[in-house]
This record gives sequence, structure tokens and C-alpha cells, in this order.
Amino acid sequence: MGSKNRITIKEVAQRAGVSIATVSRVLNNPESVTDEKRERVRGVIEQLHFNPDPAARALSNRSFKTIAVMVPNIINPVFSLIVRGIIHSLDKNNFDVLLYDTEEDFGREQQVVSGLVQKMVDGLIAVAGTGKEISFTELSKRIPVVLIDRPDNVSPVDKLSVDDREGMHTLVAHMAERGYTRIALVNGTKGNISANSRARYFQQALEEQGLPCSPEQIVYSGWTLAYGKIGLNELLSRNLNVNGIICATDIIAMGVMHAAAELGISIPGDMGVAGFDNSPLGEYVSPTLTTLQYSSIEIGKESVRAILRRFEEPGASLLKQTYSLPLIARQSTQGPASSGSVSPPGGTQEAQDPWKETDS
Amino acid sequence: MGSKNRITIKEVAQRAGVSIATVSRVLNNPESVTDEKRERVRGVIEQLHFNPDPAARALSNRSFKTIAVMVPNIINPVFSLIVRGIIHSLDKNNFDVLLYDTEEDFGREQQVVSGLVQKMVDGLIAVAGTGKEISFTELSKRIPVVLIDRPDNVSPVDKLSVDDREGMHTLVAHMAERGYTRIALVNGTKGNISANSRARYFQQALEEQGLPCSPEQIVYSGWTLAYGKIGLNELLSRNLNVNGIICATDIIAMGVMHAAAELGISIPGDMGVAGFDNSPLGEYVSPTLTTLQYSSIEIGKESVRAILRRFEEPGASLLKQTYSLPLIARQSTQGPASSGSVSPPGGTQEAQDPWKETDS
DNA sequence: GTGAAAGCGCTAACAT
DNA sequence: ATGTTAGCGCTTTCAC
Repeated sequence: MGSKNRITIKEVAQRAGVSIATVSRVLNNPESVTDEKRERVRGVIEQLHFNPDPAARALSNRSFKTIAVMVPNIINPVFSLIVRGIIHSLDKNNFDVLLYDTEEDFGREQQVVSGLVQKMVDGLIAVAGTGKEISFTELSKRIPVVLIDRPDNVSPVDKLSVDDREGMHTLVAHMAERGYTRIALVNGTKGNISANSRARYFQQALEEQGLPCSPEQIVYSGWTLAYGKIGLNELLSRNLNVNGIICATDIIAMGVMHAAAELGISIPGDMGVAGFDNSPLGEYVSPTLTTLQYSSIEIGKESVRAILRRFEEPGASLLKQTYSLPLIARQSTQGPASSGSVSPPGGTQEAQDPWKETDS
Repeated sequence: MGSKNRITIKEVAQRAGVSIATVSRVLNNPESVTDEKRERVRGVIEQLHFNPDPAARALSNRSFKTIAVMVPNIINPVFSLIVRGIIHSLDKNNFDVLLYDTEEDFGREQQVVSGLVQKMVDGLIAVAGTGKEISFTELSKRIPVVLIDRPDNVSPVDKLSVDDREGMHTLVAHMAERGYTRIALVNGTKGNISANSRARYFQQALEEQGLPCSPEQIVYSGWTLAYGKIGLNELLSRNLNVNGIICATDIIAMGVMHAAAELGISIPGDMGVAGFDNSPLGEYVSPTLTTLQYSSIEIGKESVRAILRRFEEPGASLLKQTYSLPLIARQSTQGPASSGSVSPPGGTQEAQDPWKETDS
């Protein structure tokens, strides 16, 4: 493994007729060396294809220029977008990304976090997860940790998260306005903290809208496409005569819509459906999916800012930021068949080419 | 950056009343130490929360236990599935993954590859790309390199790729059988090697089926959803009276289908549409998408096998493996309106929960 | 401005 | 079985 007859700073020094210190200087502090020697050394570096050994460098520097990123499921577009945002802006700062995909497994999650202390990383960005809490307290004593959409009441670390409360209120109000008044929630995994949070605010929103509200209106299933179907079936089996479904994520919503189509349920005519996190495919399914604008890429970038800030001011006060979620009204909530379709209101926002958001 | 008052092997040694060599041994070769001392040392390690410094380790070992993975677009499910496969099986071998998302940019691609020599990685897995060639020859002298779906005639490295020829033949034959005889190809970016390859075999397949075949039947656009629409418009503007469209990827196909729906073109009635690489959402769009089974996760895992093999036998002969692509017939090619719908043939394969393929 | 030399924390060969 | 010691390749004082 690794490599063979390496060229070292020492060889470069000899060939250039200078000391290794000088070579190191032209590498890290070029101004502090005479023009002549600098060029001479650079020449040798070039011709020998010399590359400083990163491990040796790290050993001296105590820095790896690498950030670990942990996601529950790299296949979910929402997370891959966040990862893209992170990689994009980390790259500009010459950091690389060590990616951990925990496959929504709590064991893996714990394993990754506890293993991190002996990995060559300068920081960790942990995105969502299984919903069971992990303490980042210990790890955060060694390296900066930033949490994205990861409910956590114990770790003293920077946190970014969507405002579930506002989001649920927006969605419920929108559906009510469009004439869907018997609304259910198809949620993620039971026990997941995000799922709990969405459930709580869902109920709260129903109450504030004066809509019927019972625990039966919430179905817990899971976070993937296939669980959308399972969730819908469970919901239908409860005979609640629901006419609107809010889903905890767009992916779940797509699963629900697909299953509904198979059952001959017309959307939005028989049933309104809404997602939560603006997956790129939401505009490409039929009917197009009403959802909330979750700016994955931006959040990824913001998390990078947070972590870089902490490198500079390790003692800065703890960040606790929430994102609001503007409504993206599309066809899937256009109104029940009887009420006729309504044209979308203003303020709706859509990405242009969601599969290649390479802005800024 | 990094960390503060680190605990070193030296401290552990002192507290345990042994030499640093012994501590190192209990870390790497526990059997070679007396039970008593071993436990004593372990106790101290535990209580001091000691973690061996990975950089120092790497410097001695010349191994980082890290593999770089370069993809053109982490948001595309096909690539994120490959990445998942790679991470999954690399993890079992205690390797981490350094992820590079080049955002389909050739400059980034070059930059990543040339920068890799001074990164803490033991190998590279490069997945597809912009289609412009990069030589991996130099890099492969230092670390093993494995290419996935990356046409390359110059680098002496291990290669895995789909069989475009077979794939195109399968698709064209299928469409012809279903009654779509005026077939066009909506391809990826002009100049991309994969696109060229698919185009060549598309023509070849048309000829073998005795179907009309002119260069106009091929439209080059791009690899994302939005380009599907662009490609369709371009194709329609050519007035070729096409009734079947093969797309170079499923993502493009979904873009095409979406655009077709907007234009009032009925699929599969007016037009048959097929994709190429079995994106997880293919079953969830409407109509469901006919495609080829591209086993992303498996290919990812296979690439890991290849790279591990090369660690063991650096001199092993060059791998050049191609994957066949079984047909997945779905609704989007069910036959033109006039011919009535045909039930899907046997041998069709579908994943159960494509968003969470955590097998083996 | 430049060189000599002392680490950085660990592994492994060598000696006991 | 265990300790001593010499690196691994680079950065960084500290003199000159």
C-alpha cells in the first residue's frame, strides 16, 4: 500500500544545493527565500515530480485539511444535495471530504462518531440521522462539530436546522385554504426525533386551523419511497375519510402518490398530497408535488461557514440557527375535484435545473 | 486546528510502567504481550481516553486506509448508488472514502486527479465523468486506480464498464418488438465518450434491426433532467415523425417524459420512451420507465474488490470487465396506442426498495 | 536569508 | 516478552 521509492524534501534539497529548511520554506513561505534559490528549488521540485508527504505534513501541522461528513442515506437527493453544497464550498477552502453513509443505521452512526477521534479529520458535519441521540460532547472537545437537522439537546455544538413548526403550519394552512380539511400525516420512522417534531407541530397546526385532530391521523412508517406505500395503506385502513396527506419528506410523498395511483385514487382530485423538503424530482412527477423549499445546497454551504468559523474562533458562542421553509405550491394540492382547480399563488419558487445546482 | 494537549503513547507507557514499544504492541499485536501487562496498558488507555495519532501512524505505516472516489455528479442516483456500494464494502475492510464531486466539470476532474498524489489516499476509484480523457498513468504508478464506466484507452489500470453495445441492442430490439420502429436517441453531452459510444451502438442496432437510420435521429443534449426537455424539443423540431425515444440515461428519460406530458404527447401511446441505467425512481414516475438493469451497488462493490486485489497483488494482470444490462420492461414502452397494450414479458427484474438497498 | 537540529507520535528492527 | 533506538518526512525554532 501507499507507495515505493518516494522522493523526499531531502533529495530536493541536495539536488538544489540548499538545506531542507529552505525547501520547506519555498513550499510554505516562498517570500522568505531569495528569488534565485526559490526558482532553483522549484525547478528541482518540478523535474523530480516531488510531492510533499501529506502524512508527515499532518504530523507536524496537526491539520489534515479534511472534514468528515456523515449522512443517513446518500441516495436521498436531499442529502446528496447537502453533500454537494458541503463539498463545493469546502473545496474552495482546500478541504477534502471524508464521507460516511450510515445507511440509516444507528449502530453505524455510533461507530462512525466514536471512531472519528482516531481519524485524520479536522471536523465533522453530521446530517440528520436515525433520530436516536448521540452525544457529540466528547468528540467536540477535539474537533469542531456542526449538526444539520439533527435534534440534539445535549451536545454543545453548532446547529443548523429547518423550522419544523413553521413548515407544518405553512403546509396545513395551504391545504386548508385549498379545501383539504381532513388532513393526515405520513411520517418517518417511529421514534425518530425529526419525526416526533414534525408530528407535534402537525397537531399544533391542525388545532390552530381549527381542523379535526386525533392521533390516528398520524402514521409512522419510514423514510424511503417504499414506505410511502406502506404508510398510505396503513392510513387507508384506518378509515378516517382523509382528503389530504402531508408527508414528512418528498420521497415519502412520491411513494404515497405512486401507491395512490395504483389504487385509483386521483390526486389532487380525490386527495391532496404535499411533501416537505423540495426534492429535485418533485417537479418531474405527475402531478407535480407541492412541498416546502428546503435549500439543501445552501444549508450545506452554511454548515461549512460554521465549521470554518470555529477553526478561527474556537471559543465563539454556540450557533443555533433555524431555516424557514417557503411554500412551493404545485399541482398535487390544486384542490379537490368538486372545488375546481386554483391557479398557484405568487411567491412560489422552483429551481431551474435541480440536478445540477452548481451556483456560486 | 487539530487538537490541544494530546495524550501520547509515551504518557500511556509511563503510567502503565512499560515502554512505548509495549504500548504499541498491545495496540497492534496484542498476543505478543503478557496478559498482565496487556490488561494494565489497556486500563490506562481506557482511563486516559488515549487514541493513537493517525498521522503518526500513517507516517510510519505508509498507509492511510482511505480511498478516493471521484464522481461527476453525486446527485444523480446512479452515482450515489455506486458510492453507497463502494462505501459499504470499503467500510468492511476498514477503509474510509474521500469523496470528490466534480460537478461534471473537466477542470475539476483534472485538478482532483493531479492533486491526488499529495493526498492521504491509498487508491482511487473514478466513476464516469465528462467524457474527456484524463491519463491516470502517472497516478497509477503511486496508487491503484480503478475506472468505472470511464472509457479510457491510455491508462494501464483496472476497468469496469457497462456493455453499451449489448444495451443498445437490447433496447432497440425491445422497442421494435413493441411496435416502435422510428426510433431516436436523446443522448448526453456532445463529445462525451460514453455518449459517443452509445450513439455508435445505437446506429449499429438500428441497422441490424433493419430500421431507418440517419444521423438526425441522434440528439446530443446533456445528462440532467432539464436536458431531457431540451433534447426532446430539439428532436421534435427536426420533424422526423419519431415514435420511440431511447435516452442515454434514465434521468434524461424522465426529463423527456415530463416535457412530453407538457406537450400533450401521450406515453406510451404516441411515443415509447426508454432509459438506460435503472434509476430508482424509474418505477415511481408515470408511466413507469422501461430501462436496463444497471446494478450500481454491485458495480461499486466490484470496484472495491478490484482495488483490494491490487493491494495484495500489485502486479496482477489488468482487469477489463464489462457488465451486461438485462432489460427492465415497464409501461413507457407498452406499445403504440393502435397496437393495444402488451403485458410485460418474463425475466423482468425490479428492486424492492431502491432507496435503501443495503443488501449483503 | 539560511542552515542545523529538535521535535511531531508512532512502528519496527534490534538487542537483551 | 520487553526495552532501546532509529527512523518515517516535514515544520519550525534558534543561531549565525
